[in-house]
Amino acid sequence: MIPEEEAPDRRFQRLVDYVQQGVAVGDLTPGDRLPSERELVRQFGIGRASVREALRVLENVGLVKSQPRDPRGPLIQAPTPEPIRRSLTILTSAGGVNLAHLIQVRMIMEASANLVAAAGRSQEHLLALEENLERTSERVETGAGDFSVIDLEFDELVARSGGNPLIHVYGEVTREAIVNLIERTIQAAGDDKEVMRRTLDHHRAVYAAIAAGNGLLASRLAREALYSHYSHLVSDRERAVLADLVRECGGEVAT
Amino acid sequence: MIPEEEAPDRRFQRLVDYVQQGVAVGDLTPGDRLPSERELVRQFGIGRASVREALRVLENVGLVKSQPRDPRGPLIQAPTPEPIRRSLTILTSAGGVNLAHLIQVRMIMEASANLVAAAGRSQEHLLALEENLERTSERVETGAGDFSVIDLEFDELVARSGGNPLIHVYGEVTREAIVNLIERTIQAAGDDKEVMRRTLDHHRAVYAAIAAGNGLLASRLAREALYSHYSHLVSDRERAVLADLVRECGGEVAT
DNA sequence: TTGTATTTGTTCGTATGTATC
DNA sequence: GGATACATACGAACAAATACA
Repeated sequence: MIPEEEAPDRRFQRLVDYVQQGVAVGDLTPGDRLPSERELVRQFGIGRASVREALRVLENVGLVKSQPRDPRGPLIQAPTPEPIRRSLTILTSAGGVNLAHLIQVRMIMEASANLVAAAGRSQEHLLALEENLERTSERVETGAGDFSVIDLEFDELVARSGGNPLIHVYGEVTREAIVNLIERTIQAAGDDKEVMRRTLDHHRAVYAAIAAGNGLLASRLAREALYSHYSHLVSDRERAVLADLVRECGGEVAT
Repeated sequence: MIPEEEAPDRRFQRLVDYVQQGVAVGDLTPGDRLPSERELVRQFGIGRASVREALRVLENVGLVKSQPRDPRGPLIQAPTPEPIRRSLTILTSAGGVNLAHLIQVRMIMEASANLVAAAGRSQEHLLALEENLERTSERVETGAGDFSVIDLEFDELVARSGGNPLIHVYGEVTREAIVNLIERTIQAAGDDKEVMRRTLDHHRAVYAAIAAGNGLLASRLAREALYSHYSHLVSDRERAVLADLVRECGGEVAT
């Protein structure tokens, strides 16, 4: 009768919980190894099949990695953004998230990344950005193929400079989801020379703002650029929200 | 010798890929059912253990749900942000994220949530917010215990109003992580009557801004409030970044 | 409503290929 | 080269619980 819920506590769940808890508390740290499968069978009093199901789940979440035939047992892994990326891809490809949502989030995250980068910039990070600009400008001249890779790399370097891993991950995942989505609908947005030149100019302006410690400017630049890049791809109603995001930081909305 | 990599293509992967692909293409839609385990054994030419491992993985990413003993087979589920939430939680709890990082992100996400909520508000959402304000004000009077629950609920309702599931999820995870972290260090920040009253005032102001469609104001309010709430918990250097976030949207930094 | 058949959850025995000593 | 230990994988079997006639 009751629209019933909940998992009827399956055996393998105990092992999953044990490992998750252990990692969260710090009892298990990356590099540690779990006992072998047979040993786990003994310790947890469950069958091999259950142990294996638990290991598959843990592997899927990215917490452990069991090498094919390693007598030393499954390896505890350092957490990576990888599972998030996967889930987000599924979510976008199956309808829960559309392009407008992604652009919204990207404008938000990119702007914030620029802002904190300007606040936390170091000589080392600035050099990496300069080096990227160098390569970008080369590609614009020579017109080589993989421009978008360097393009995205710039954003990632900026996000890394801020030192906030969450901003980094959110931004990275969102960027990736967008290019996945766009490249599927609009085939290759980008070998246009004019577009490349504009992108380079934008990157240079952002770099200057960050180097000068002007986070507010860097943040505004990001939103303006993303707006003029993507706003034509969404509906009027959605575009209005994006415009608000630009104005939120005092930016001008190009018509 | 070689530090070898890669998965040696395990059997169950084929089934996992099949379902993922099917859902992505639209071949399988939520509400559909997969064949029974034994049927899958036949169709894919793999053992039942392998089929079950595949089902556990698919269950883990939220694509299917196999009810305990349902002869009709595993159910294809509508994608939810739940797996992202899980992964994010793991990442924040074990991945070098500190309080300052979390506060940064929360200021960013909360402000954005307010902004898009103001843009996409509906009568229904406004009513839910009003109802929450009602309850909040009751609690302030009577001084009942679980004030923080209703407090957080307000933020969540706002995030939901915007209609962007990503902002919703990111915000929720961040909020959750913060209260976990704070309640562990500072025991219960909140039965202070004065704090509760200020919170209520803040919520009312945000509600008014959203109802009026003034997203820029709502966003600024969020950052200012979070700054005055949390800034004393972080170092001077980190506080400077938070202050920049407030100024980014034209806010005043309370000294 | 009761019964029956089917399916899942689980374990066990066994075979195979591959590292390491 | 051989022995050992391990992970991968299959098939058979049981109990419990559900769906459906």
